[in-house]
Amino acid sequence: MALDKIDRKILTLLQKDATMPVAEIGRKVGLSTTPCWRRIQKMEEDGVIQRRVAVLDPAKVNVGVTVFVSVKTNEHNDAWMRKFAGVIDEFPEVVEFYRMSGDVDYLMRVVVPDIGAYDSFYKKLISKINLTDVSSAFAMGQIKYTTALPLDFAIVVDDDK
Amino acid sequence: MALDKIDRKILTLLQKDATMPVAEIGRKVGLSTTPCWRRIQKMEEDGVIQRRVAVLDPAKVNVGVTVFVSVKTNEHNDAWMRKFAGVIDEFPEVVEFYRMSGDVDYLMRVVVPDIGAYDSFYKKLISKINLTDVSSAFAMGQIKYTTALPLDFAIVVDDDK
DNA sequence: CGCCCTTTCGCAATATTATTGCGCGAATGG
DNA sequence: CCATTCGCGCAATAATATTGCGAAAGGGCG
Repeated sequence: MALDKIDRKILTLLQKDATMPVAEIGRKVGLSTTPCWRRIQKMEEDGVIQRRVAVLDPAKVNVGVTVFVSVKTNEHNDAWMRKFAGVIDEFPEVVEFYRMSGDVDYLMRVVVPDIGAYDSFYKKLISKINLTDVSSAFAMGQIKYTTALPLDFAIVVDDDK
Repeated sequence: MALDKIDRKILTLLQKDATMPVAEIGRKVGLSTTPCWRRIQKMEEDGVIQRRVAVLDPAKVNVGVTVFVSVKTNEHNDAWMRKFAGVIDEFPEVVEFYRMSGDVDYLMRVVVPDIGAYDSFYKKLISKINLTDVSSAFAMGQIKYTTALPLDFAIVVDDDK
């Protein structure tokens, strides 16, 4: 499952633009289309490439506001966590959800059109599950957002090239 | 730029899987391929669909650890913000970056292989720009992560269907 | 109520791109 | 040094995207 320099180049390109024809990718990484295509296939089978998706403009679909919601709880067991996760899954406005170490127990990123919609979300949320301590932080602006992961840390065998 | 029910169905599908053939999308939304294709084109031109990307498995590219970094600063001017943004842009391990209201001024999400790599990142960061107060929170696990935005809030004209 | 205009549709033809089969040469390992 | 394996690239085939064009549906206006 190790990736060589060419694989990483391919991934870099696909993370930017997944519509690029394999032939063009091949040209950019110095490979003909067939081996390039086979590498991509393999990385999909291996699960390195999970999927290809369309990325929308948040403002254009009216969810220009991001809110980070921190949750503290007394319930520190697995069953409760699963329940919480299940509840969150039902909310499409929660786009990220993490279990945290330290001060807060959970952190989620929520996207909504405005403060009012966030309040609706908040009320719906606390009606579905009992939360001890919830704190909301509003983003005034998104300065950077990328789905592209850094490849500098990827496992490598062959790095002479 | 308003979206009707069919448009939203198309977007829902494309947010899940951007490789789906237009013909199949058309079938699922009750349209033949041509009008379906034209709708997709239009949404791309309008910028509703920003781009299509490959989503990688963080663990498979060795960035399984997420850290949220909160920054407080005394510099509350636009020039400094731009400089900060410029610095952050250079770090591929910072995948999200927000200007916040309230307690903290900036919040970023950083992906790294492990704590050690985070420490390296941290040192590099503070060497490039002077930050008053930095606080790091480690995610123990990613419970939910999606690039799909909710479409329930999108502007609609024709919603009889 | 009917007509015209605008919009959106769908079929069929064409162009692009993905995918497969096959043979070649380089690297590997004994 | 030989044999095996691996990755490459060409050329053929299959799938999909894209375009041209005419037909149907909706909407405003006489």
